[in-house]
Amino acid sequence: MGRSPCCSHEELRKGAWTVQEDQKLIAYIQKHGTGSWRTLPQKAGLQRCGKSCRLRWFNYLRPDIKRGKLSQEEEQTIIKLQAVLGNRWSSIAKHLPKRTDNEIKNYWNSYLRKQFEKNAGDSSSPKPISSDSSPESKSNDMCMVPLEKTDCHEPNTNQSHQHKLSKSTSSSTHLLNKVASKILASGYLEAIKSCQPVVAGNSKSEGVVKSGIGPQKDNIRDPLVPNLTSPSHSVTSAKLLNKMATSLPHKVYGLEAVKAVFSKLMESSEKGGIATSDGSSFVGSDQVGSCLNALSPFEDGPHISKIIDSPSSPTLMFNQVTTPSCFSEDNEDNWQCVSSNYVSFRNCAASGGGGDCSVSEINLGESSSSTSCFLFENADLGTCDDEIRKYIQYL
DNA sequence: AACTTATTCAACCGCGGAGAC
DNA sequence: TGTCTCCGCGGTTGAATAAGT
Repeated sequence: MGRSPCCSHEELRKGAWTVQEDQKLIAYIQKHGTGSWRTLPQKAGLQRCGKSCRLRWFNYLRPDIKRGKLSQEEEQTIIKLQAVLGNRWSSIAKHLPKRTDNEIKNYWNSYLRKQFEKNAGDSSSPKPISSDSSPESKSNDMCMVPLEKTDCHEPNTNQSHQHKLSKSTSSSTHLLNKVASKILASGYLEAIKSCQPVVAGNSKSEGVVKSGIGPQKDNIRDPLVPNLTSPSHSVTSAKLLNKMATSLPHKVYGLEAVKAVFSKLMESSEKGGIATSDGSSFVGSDQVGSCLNALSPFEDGPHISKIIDSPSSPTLMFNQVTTPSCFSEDNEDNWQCVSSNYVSFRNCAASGGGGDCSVSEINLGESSSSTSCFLFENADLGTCDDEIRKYIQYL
């Protein structure tokens, strides 16, 4: 029944690692890669628990670890992300290339937290999220997207890459489906569908909620299901994905915020959007954009400026985008830099096996006041999760 | 120089989610 | 379906070092 025990607890060394132990571990991982931490110590000739080996490798021995004092930029990133994510050190670490969660955690506990305590009186400073889980933070977790490990944090071995891919595949698909099921269960799929007529600019949404939006509003009522009589209103999963992704970065505010966004989209659709030459339309960039920006947890982070709800390439437009580490040139597994500001997606369709999804391009903009453009085509929630994961992580 | 206190950071511990059986 | 293990995460500890007296 079940698996065999992780490691027998007899004769296992504890405490500080010796140089010899380090060398054994490095040599083994260089030859065989990471994975199967349970059996690794035995194979590597180490009298350590696999857990201890893993920790030693990820926090200390990996070749791609940056040591030394954190820069002011990194410090600001930590402060900002801690305010949004709380003590999710591994998630925060993913935004700081070559830094470990342990290092960030230590830095926070030994230095940054004290700074906060010192500046407690300064109301303009961001406030750290306490580690004790308030009911609010617990409920927010319901919609929290785990930011999984990126290539820039993993040793570059085929084995580990395959391992990671298979794991993240199931988890992100699971996650997205979970969110989708929540929306479905709440009847909000119909609300999403109601965005479809926006493209043609002929929607007639009925019973749209006109209430205020945003997390601070607790008077948001459920948007009523619009009158969808035509089967042509079928929503593509690409659209669904974009709608979900639009809401996910605002997950800290919970499902109510998602509902608010959708209801605002519906409200906007009533007004017809802004027609463009190719037959698509901006979905009320003013209303929706300001709505989404209001929900953004980032004071000066990416804000959504507009949505192009084109049938072939639904698009979210962002401004104030900073290029995240996972889009760096280091990650040539998935990204191909065409220029410093323009990135094309590569091998996207292949990753799903079915070739259903492709993110045709991502434009990271041209300047500091840049816009970023995501183009999803024929997305299938079940098959392109690695790309979705990156996309959501970026958000 | 000796002692005390503060700080840093590697490592341990326990928990929970996900998957294996 | 239930039990068990693996893995990853966040909280905490404690040894080593630095700074202060």
